[in-house]
Amino acid sequence: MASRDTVENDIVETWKREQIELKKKLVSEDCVNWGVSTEEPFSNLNLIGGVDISFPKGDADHACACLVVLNFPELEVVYEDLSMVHLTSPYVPEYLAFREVGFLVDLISRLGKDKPELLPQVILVDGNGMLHPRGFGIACHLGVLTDIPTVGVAKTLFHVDGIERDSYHADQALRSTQQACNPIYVSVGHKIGLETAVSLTHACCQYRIPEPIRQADIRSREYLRQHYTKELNNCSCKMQSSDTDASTEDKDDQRNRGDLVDNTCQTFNDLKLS
DNA sequence: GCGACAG
DNA sequence: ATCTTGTCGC
Repeated sequence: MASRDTVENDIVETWKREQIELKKKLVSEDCVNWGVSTEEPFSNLNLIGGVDISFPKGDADHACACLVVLNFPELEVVYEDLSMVHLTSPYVPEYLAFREVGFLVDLISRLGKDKPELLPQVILVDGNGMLHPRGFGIACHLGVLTDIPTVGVAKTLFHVDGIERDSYHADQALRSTQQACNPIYVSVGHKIGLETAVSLTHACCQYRIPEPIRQADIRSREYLRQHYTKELNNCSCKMQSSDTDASTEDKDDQRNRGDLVDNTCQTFNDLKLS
């Protein structure tokens, strides 16, 4: 009975060693010329990816993983792949990648096999990159495994020792849009510098959540609503107009409209002092 | 001992 | 991650 905790501790110890090992392959600076220093922000950027995983309400073992690729700077979805997956690892803070990253790698491999010409030049990941206790969050993990540049974008701050007092990590709280009061937290994933990661993320923000991640989130949720037919008792004939675009706003963008500006921006200011 | 803790 | 209600605005 008492062995379950012990087993999980052993697994986490294994995971920790693997993070430390994989981190040796991490590259935290720009490796490609994004064409920044010209008049156009990212003149060499054409394809940008986004990944996310959505869960149905009752079931923690199944989820819908989604990869989208958008063109840039139009930010239109040019590729979409959805996949129902079976989760085996639990969610343990600091070890999110061990629960989710495998499915994301699978989606990227499938894209590389089916339409390699659509492989994104950089992928925005829902979760942290180097803003992590060991500097190796899921964005780094995915980047190292796929060798594709990645950026970590978190919606809430992952508390790491030393971040509040001193942002030597040079991670930043970013205000995506003027009307979005809650910041997002951008950190380096792989093969990209922080400055580039931040401006690139900012260039993808039509709402609080950068469009690639936002689209992956919207589409994976929509997929669950349509295909994950759990025995939701009565109302089986509810039709919703599925708006794939501008009418689906970010929750926080809506809620943030008009109130709490001072308080939430306080958080932003606290953390921006890098 | 209790709380905090990306998704 | 997911749930919840109402509210505002186009």
